[in-house]
Amino acid sequence: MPRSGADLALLLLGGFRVLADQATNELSARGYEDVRPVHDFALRAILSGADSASELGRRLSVTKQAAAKTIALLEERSYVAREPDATDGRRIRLRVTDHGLALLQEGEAIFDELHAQWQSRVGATALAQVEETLRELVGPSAIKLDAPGWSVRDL
Amino acid sequence: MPRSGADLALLLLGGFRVLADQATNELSARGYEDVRPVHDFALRAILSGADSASELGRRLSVTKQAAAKTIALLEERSYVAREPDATDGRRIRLRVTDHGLALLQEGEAIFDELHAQWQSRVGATALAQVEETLRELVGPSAIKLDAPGWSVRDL
DNA sequence: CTCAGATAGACAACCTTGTTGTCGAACAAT
DNA sequence: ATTGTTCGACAACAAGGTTGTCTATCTGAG
Repeated sequence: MPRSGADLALLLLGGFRVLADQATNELSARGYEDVRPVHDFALRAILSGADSASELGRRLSVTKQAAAKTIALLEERSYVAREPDATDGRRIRLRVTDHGLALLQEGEAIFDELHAQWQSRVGATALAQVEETLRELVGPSAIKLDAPGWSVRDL
Repeated sequence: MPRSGADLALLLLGGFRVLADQATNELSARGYEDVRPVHDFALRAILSGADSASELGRRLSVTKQAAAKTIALLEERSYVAREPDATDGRRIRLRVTDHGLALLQEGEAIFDELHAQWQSRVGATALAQVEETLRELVGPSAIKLDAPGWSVRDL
């Protein structure tokens, strides 16, 4: 088996996909059939203050148009509501509905369960080391990933 | 910051994206402006025996149509050549060109450099533990590289 | 040898998640 | 009041995936 540097990238992607796929399946099994982790993350961003399309776009490092599409989908499925802003005629404020809050709770529970499963497979210590190392490696960079045309040589 | 189970998924995705983005930038800087890691991985699969569209699709866990699109792109950029099979009139065999081989070499070198950078940041031992743990968790069934279209820069 | 079934690849239509570019309406500030 | 910025909307498009359908070709059972 080739131990090339690319293996690490594949392992990271594979790990994410395993978690995301299982979470999606679990959400589907619990009645949230047309939702994926990306929607969960968008809801969390809205809940934590990104209550307009433009702001959500900035928060997720995508264009406001892309954010608006996600919002349209979330609204169509009743996870968020859009209400005109009384003090700013341009803005349409976003509010996470009860349905959306329930989804967030469910998603968090599922990720916690998956986390616990992984702990039981490789041990809490090993998994904590993985998290700690990754946090050190990607934590600072992930925050800096704000620009869409991101070009950095992070040495 | 909540240490929820979802953090692990974000760390894995973030790690992949950091590596993939840097690799893409480096490839671009070295003259391969029109490729991304997914093309590198596809080339590698072709080189290791997936020398037809259908087989490549199976190898990458995507439909043969999706594989054909990737192949069309790789052919357009002269990384692979398509040649009719003498013994099977249906098949069109894939061959990685010299240009493709050069890209593969460059890609491998870049990933190795990134790997070395990470080693120097957190230590070879810690990074090896990350790889070992992930390999155990993700297993051999991990070579599915579809669209990393997830934009999940949460906080 | 023949013919039913499997396989390879092509084509078309569509989905998803992004991107630019443009626009009118509403705000802000000089 | 005019100029500039921001918000949200609309349109066009790209990349990468999906189904579904089609022809040509191979293969194996009778």
